[in-house]
Amino acid sequence: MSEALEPRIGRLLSQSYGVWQRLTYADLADRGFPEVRPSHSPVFRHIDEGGTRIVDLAERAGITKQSMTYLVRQLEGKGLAEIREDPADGRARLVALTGRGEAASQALVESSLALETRFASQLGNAKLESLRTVLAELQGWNFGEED
Amino acid sequence: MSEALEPRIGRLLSQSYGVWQRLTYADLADRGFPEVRPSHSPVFRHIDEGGTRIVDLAERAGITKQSMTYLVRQLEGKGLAEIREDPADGRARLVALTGRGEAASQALVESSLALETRFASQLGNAKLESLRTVLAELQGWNFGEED
DNA sequence: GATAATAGACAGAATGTCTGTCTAATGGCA
DNA sequence: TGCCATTAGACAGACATTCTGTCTATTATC
Repeated sequence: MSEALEPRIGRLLSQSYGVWQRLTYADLADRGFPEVRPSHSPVFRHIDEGGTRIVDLAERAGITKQSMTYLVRQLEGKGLAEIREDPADGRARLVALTGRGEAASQALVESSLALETRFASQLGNAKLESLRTVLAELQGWNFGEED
Repeated sequence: MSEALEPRIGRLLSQSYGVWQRLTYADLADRGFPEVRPSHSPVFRHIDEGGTRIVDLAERAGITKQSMTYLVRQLEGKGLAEIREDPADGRARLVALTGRGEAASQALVESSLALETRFASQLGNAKLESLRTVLAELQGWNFGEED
């Protein structure tokens, strides 16, 4: 019979996610963006160069319009994003990153890559890539949710 | 130079964690415990047979006493835990699972194992174990936090 | 026995998510 | 071309899960 191995995958995922997130955002803070929170990451991830409507950001991130509005307004308040009228649709507004927002987005990518590099150098590239592969398969189990 | 591979580990961890948690607690609901929430899991994980003090549960889970009190009171309200006086310390109370609480704890383990089995049967035992191994190493990067 | 430490309660706040309802603007079509 | 369903977003409010700060009762130390 299959031996029940410890620890449980759920616990490992939860804790690893926590560790990774903490390290990532601590590094991002060190790079000069302490005001960026993990919850903002779907905005940075899904926003387009010329600006993106709230409803599109929300759909890409798999959250409600209201939740995305909340996040975008936070970024606006921190000077990382700005909201413009959409010339093509009077109902819509376009969310775009400011210069500092772009810098934060770039820094977030750098923090992520730095962490992956650190992981690879400590545990080996093979383990990093195997993690990426297996998690990507697991991600495919996601039914009906995005981001 | 190192190629920047997609997708980022952080994103994968976040989404995989979400998928795993959703599947786990959906299965637990199917087993008759829809009232158990992911946030309760540290309580089930750390509680002892004869009862455990809030402060100990909190420390093991790496959250504040107040947060643990909140979780324990929820479980109490759902009839899954009960709070007794600690005969050895007039300040303290002992949190213990009720019969139904024990059943929920057991069912949660079963849900977790069922999910791991499903993962293993679809992707292979080797991938499951490699995931466990790599995540366990990642978990070791956790400085100063428990659970 | 006085004093410091500990367990927990209570109050309040912050974050990030949700549902429900509303207005304004758009787009399709009769 | 004008009506109506759809869409984008705003506003209000709720909920879940964490936190900090303060307080009381009890225990432990000296």
